[in-house]
Amino acid sequence: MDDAHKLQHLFQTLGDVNRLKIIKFIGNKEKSVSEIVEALGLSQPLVSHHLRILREREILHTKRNGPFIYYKLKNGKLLDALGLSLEIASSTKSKGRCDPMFCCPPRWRTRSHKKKGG
Amino acid sequence: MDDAHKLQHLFQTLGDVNRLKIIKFIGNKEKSVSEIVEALGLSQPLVSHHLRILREREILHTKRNGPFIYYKLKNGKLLDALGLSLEIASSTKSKGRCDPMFCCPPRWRTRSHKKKGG
DNA sequence: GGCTTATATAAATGATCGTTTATATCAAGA
DNA sequence: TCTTGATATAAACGATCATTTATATAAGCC
Repeated sequence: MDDAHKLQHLFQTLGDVNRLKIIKFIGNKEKSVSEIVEALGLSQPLVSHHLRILREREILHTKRNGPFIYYKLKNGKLLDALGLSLEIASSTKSKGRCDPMFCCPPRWRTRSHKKKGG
Repeated sequence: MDDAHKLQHLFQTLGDVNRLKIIKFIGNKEKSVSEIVEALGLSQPLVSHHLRILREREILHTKRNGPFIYYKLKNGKLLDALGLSLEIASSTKSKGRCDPMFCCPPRWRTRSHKKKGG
């Protein structure tokens, strides 16, 4: 697996709000599933689903304690990476779908580019 | 837009091999569309499609020079973030879809958990 | 104005992914 | 072994997305 594919895999994993919220909530601590469910206001199966993805992709690892399962970040550097990425994400002004520069009314409408009847 | 959504947007943008290859190829330089097409071996419409996304999401910006359009990174920090992210992505051993710990033959098959006829 | 090269857009398609609903496993206690 | 609380899995659905194919715009040259 080359670098680009490794990065793709990581970024696809991180490209979901709920997974990001989970990671942020866990931080450098350990959190049980029910804590996450309550804190984030998501359904328990949904949280379990995302935790499974984060676990399979080795972002988190687990520790069982009685009936509870505690999730923890596997690599503390991830929080640094998120911080740096947030700087970049915040440096963009328009969060919309289209840069104004490319959403202008088409100039060619004012010229004779019509196929027929022009 | 909160931080988590900003990050989601950025990571979704970066969560594609071809876009990552484009970014890596551009690096700190300026590259025209045809240069990218040739270097990456992708179709021209595909490259244009990804460039549009990277442009609309303010990862790249453009400069026209005659018939050529040159693309350039908008924020140099992005390369640093990619470097740090690659460290994290490379620190995971198995790049497969499933952690062995959770792919084991189910224990409950050896016990009497069957609904009927057990 | 036509012709050529460079780049962008649109429609169509197949695949992937997040969420919900329903159900199953797991540990603990009586 | 039954019950209860905690967590995991599965099926189904809708939505999003990457890619291809086909076509349109833009600039430069004659």
